[in-house]
Amino acid sequence: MSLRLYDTATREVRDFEPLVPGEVSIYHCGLTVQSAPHVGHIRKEVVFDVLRRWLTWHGLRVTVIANVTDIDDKILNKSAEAGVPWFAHAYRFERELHDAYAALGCLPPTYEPRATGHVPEMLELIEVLIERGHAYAAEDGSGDVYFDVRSWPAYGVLSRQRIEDMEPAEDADPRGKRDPRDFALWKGHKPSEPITASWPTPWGRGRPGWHLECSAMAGKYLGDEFDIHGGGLDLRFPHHENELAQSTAAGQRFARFWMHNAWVTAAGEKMSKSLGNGALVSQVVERYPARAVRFYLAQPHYRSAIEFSDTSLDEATAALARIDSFVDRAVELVGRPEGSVPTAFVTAMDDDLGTPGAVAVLYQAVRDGNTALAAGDKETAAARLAEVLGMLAVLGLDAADPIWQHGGDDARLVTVVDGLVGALLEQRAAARGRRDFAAADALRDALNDLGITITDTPAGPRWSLAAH
RNA sequence: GGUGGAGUGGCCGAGAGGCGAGGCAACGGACUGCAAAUCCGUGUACACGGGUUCAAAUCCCGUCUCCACCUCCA
Repeated sequence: MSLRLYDTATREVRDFEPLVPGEVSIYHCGLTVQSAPHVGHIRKEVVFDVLRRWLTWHGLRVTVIANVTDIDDKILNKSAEAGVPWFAHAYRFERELHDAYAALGCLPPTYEPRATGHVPEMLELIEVLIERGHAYAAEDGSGDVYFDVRSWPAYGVLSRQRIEDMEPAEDADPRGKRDPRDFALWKGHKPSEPITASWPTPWGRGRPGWHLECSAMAGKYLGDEFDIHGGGLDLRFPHHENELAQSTAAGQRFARFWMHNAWVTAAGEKMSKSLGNGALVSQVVERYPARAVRFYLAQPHYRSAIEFSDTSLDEATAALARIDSFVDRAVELVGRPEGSVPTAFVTAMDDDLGTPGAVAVLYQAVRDGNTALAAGDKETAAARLAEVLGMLAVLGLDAADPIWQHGGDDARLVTVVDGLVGALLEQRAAARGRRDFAAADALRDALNDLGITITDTPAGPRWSLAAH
């Protein structure tokens, strides 16, 4: 296989060969469903969706597991503030997350396990870690269970930090810990928390620790070893370091590649819930076409930070509109061919998902296709169209894909508007026929003011909606 | 303090020793009644100071600035 991927663990781009020939297993950390997803969150979904589509293009059977963390401190706090049960709060934002996936054309994961549904698996893992001497129940009776960092010399390999250099958590309660850097596998129930947010264990009632749940779910659905573990770069430490420690200390091999996407910035700073600078997906999609938002997220390299701004979205919208315009005109002329993918695109994508280079190939095909259309060269136009459609499909941007068809009203509206605009265009044609250009231009201007762009072609006038 | 990343033309954004990725914008041209769309053309870009080399945005040394992780974070 020609694909090469960057592995955060080894810090190099290396050949990717799946563990099981013909199949790929991917785990990526989903969201803690504590609030509505913003553009930064959804970038991860788009990045791994493109990866998945590319692997599928390679003929591999892809299994994607993405967890939902539906219990944690913030969910408990926020739901208490809002006066709703914690599980209702979590479920509400889980649905919002799914809406955001769908809005941006991300295929649903193969399976999306919830933390609360995997308590037995977590307890099993804890038992193994205790048996092996890598975990211990807090001696202060809190019900917490900690991972013993000092017992695992490999701790720190993923983020290349030495334990001595790590800052211990300042506000962490050190009472029950042997070392301040030890992290919670399981959190004992506190009287202030709802009893529904706790499960019985040999160490008393409690709830899952964030790090442990991913180890337990990855192990359950993908086995002791799997191909790719993904997530945002900010999860590298401590979350992924801890996952790696837990699973390997329990005797598993765990992930073969670690892939981390960079963040989305706003005014140069990382978009994050805590900074409050996150642009909600639901709001962005109201201001820009959803496909343009996806295009904006998919075009830059996944390991580069990208700036979120109206300018960026405007550009993506304009660029995609040009691509769409070619597709529309070409399809009208030659029909819809089967998609194909040029070798230059394959080369770019195989090099650690080089989407910027791949998109450059896409633009080239559009330009060549436009030239062919202008020259009336149907054969070349059809060939370039096939390539453009093939590349758009890989990027999840094919406008004809059912993922972009939301509801049935739009199609009927288009028919109605097409009829109305068509009637006006007939009047304009009549005016032009008698060389009454003032009247003709007045009609065109009126349509322009409504956001309808008129384009005269050899086959007659066409109309399209301005991007926004 | 520790560990990483980044500074590229008006803007966005690739590349990582030698032929100026690509997009958006702008300007000129072709086409058009005029436009729009499309195509063609137009830019002495690589934070700063040294160094290595026939050749440096790319390698080395130093400096400055910004960002991130080490606490919940995609």
